[in-house]
Amino acid sequence: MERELLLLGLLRQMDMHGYRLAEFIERDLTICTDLKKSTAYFLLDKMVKQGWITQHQEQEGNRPLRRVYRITPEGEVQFQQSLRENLSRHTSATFVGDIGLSFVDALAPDEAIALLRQRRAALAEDLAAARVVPKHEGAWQLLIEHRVVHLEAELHWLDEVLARLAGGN
Amino acid sequence: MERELLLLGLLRQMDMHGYRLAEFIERDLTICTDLKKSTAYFLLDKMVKQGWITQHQEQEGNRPLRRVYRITPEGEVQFQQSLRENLSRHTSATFVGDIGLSFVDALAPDEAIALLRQRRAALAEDLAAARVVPKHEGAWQLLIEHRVVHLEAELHWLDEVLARLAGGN
DNA sequence: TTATGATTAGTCAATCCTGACTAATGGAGG
DNA sequence: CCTCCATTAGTCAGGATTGACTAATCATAA
Repeated sequence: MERELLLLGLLRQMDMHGYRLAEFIERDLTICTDLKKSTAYFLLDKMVKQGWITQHQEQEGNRPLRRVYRITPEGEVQFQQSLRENLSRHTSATFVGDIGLSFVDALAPDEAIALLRQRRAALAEDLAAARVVPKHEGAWQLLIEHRVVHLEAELHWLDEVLARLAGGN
Repeated sequence: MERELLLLGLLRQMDMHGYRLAEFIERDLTICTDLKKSTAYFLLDKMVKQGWITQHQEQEGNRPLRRVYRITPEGEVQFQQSLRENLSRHTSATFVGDIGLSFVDALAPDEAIALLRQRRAALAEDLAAARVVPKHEGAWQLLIEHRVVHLEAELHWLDEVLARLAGGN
């Protein structure tokens, strides 16, 4: 339900057409989801069928037709429910990078260290980028700080891993 | 490719039948993946078709037939490649819990705090469980420590969020 | 002996997700 | 004024994922 919660929450703030919605999610909401454009359209269609949102055509100048979505009262009920559910539960993140790490013994220590140093560089770059994001208003600021906190913890941990590999297991 | 890497890496350590593989992943590898049993079978079939693994029937006593999988030389090549790829790249985790948090303003502060305290309790419980896991040999120990480090960071951050909400934004 | 329930092993239809595509417009440069 | 290319908006076939199911065996306990 999380993806639907996200779409409902955004539509709750203002009516939006699919493309704008998807673009915003893909560009600015990578912290909490990896929803793609075509998935967004799929979910929006589904929510129309469920009566959580309505859809109407709109045209601006000669630009292509847009499908603009608006949340319904039933959608608002669903939003309230999903929001409470989401806030009260803890869902632990999964770390795909740990899959490789769990087989690190398959490689010579030197090569493993070299590869993990590349990972470290990429991580450090992400962290630098996250630190530079300008202050936002309200709850969005929390997400930005969350990202920084998380990336810092990752960096420290990865350094610890590297130190341990360098020191022979 | 990460799910395939995981399956190849496990089969590389020993031949295994689908059920055992899936059970192990679902019980012990929640840190790095959320692969389900039926998905495991799907991927194993696909890898058989690709020639990365072979499959043969086996029967123990009167127990139902098992499909036992074994990695091939081509599978080993694929494993080596995916492993290097995985170790060298950084893939940031996504936090579904942040979706709700981004709409926390939709609720009265008191209710938001109450809900997030439930989340905190669940998180603290997960952390306590992670701390209690006995020491493992080799790289698996790294994953356990990663989980603890991550959950600790989450707990601190959530306390900070709660403090800020309690103090009026 | 014979319910009862837990464990083992795998299947499948329904749903979800996405990469690659179409197709139109606006603007910059020649 | 014409070509080229980035941007906007959305579509779709095909692959990925899973919840709910079957069906056999084993344990155990009445």
